[in-house]
Amino acid sequence: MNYQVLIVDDHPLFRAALKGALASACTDCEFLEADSVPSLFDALEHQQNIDLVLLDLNLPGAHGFCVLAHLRGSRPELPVMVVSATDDPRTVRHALALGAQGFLSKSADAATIGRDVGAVLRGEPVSATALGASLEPEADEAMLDLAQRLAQLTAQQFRVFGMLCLGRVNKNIAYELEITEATVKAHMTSILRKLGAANRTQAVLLAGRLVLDPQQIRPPPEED
Amino acid sequence: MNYQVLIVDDHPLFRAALKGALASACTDCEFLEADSVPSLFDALEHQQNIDLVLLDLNLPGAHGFCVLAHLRGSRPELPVMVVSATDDPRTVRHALALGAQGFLSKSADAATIGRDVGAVLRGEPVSATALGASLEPEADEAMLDLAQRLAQLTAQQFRVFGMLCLGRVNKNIAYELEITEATVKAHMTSILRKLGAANRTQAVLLAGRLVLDPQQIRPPPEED
DNA sequence: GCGAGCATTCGACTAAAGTCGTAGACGCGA
DNA sequence: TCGCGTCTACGACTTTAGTCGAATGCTCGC
Repeated sequence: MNYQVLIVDDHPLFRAALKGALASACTDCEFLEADSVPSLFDALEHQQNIDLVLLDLNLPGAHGFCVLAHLRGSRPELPVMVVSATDDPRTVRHALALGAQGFLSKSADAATIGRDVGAVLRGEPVSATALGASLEPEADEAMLDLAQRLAQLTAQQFRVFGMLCLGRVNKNIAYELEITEATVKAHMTSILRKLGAANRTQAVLLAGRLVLDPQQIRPPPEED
Repeated sequence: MNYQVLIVDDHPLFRAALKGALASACTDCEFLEADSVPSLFDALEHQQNIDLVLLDLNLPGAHGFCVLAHLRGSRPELPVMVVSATDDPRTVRHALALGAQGFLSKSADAATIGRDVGAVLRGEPVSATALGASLEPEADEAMLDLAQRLAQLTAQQFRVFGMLCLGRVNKNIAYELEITEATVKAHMTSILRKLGAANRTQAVLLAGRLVLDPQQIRPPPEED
């Protein structure tokens, strides 16, 4: 068997380190790389046989959970393992609540990383408690609801959404995606509908909940 | 001596409970109440002799830290104690980093609350470590910078900002504040300048940092 | 093949956001 | 009392955002 593993991280050095850590444990793996959310989606579109995504939560754009939520929702058959420098129980729990197949701490040693990735590739289920995550489902309900909405976005819409979460204006987004501003606006209308937001500001506020301290999540804003 | 203490919390029952807890410890205190950010500012404008503000972090609008940052920056001589249901070290540390004079856990007993409030009223300094907060200044630098920007806002501008962080549109804000939409826009222009944001979406993203998990705070977004 | 449904794209139009200049009210120091 | 600065407020104008309808292409099932 031959696995294709997509490594998503903005630091070239870390991508190399991750490949090195996995080289011994996954001799039958082929590694692809992506350094941003757009390149992640490009890879997923052009490469059909990807078996596992290793996703850095701290990608530029700072909405790593949004990316995870969208990936898991739009392509449930594609396993995603979260890689993060911060490995406190809350972060781990959120990642698993959003459907991540595993959690790799950047401070872990190569043997641990290789073992965990190998387990996921073989289809072995992850143990949440083994990762130090005490599940508190009620606190994650709002997140899951939001994740389901995010999953409704198409790939192109999610690219637009990502740049929206960076505070870009439509003209800028259009330039980056090499489409017309009119097209961006059309996507934006659809995004707002799917997320249940009245305007882009509310959409950003909704996205902010996915990176919030869960204990600070408030009931949904009254729409008027 | 006679102290005036302003209790800011949206739950009438809790305000009453807080008054009850303080009644024995602060027999010479007069209590004022506010149930929202606007009423907080109204009280501060019309009452000149307030000696202490007890501020609930979870006020409607969910940007309790923004309120604290603005209060401490715009009126440094006015002591503020933070009241919060969540009392994890990170929350405590943020509150103290933003200049709070103390931290009251909602799960604390009346004797403790009375003792701590009395100490602050007598001008005794708070001990950060006693509150279980290990100070990590480097992680709070971004917050302090943001707090300084927030403090530049005038009272009316901060009211507008608060409603902006709720996702309201200018027309709605104008109606709530009983001013013209043109005036709201003028305030908005000034707010964006002071916060260093290009539009309201970026302003909301900046505000979001004050409620973020500090470990997820990223370098400032590249302005283009 | 062929129509249904969806993603993507865009132009035209309306609504909202943001800028600029201006004016009155207020406090504060010369 | 007279500036001087600041907060607040507003109208006119430009820019940006968002909606609607429509065209293209693509996949999937019949």
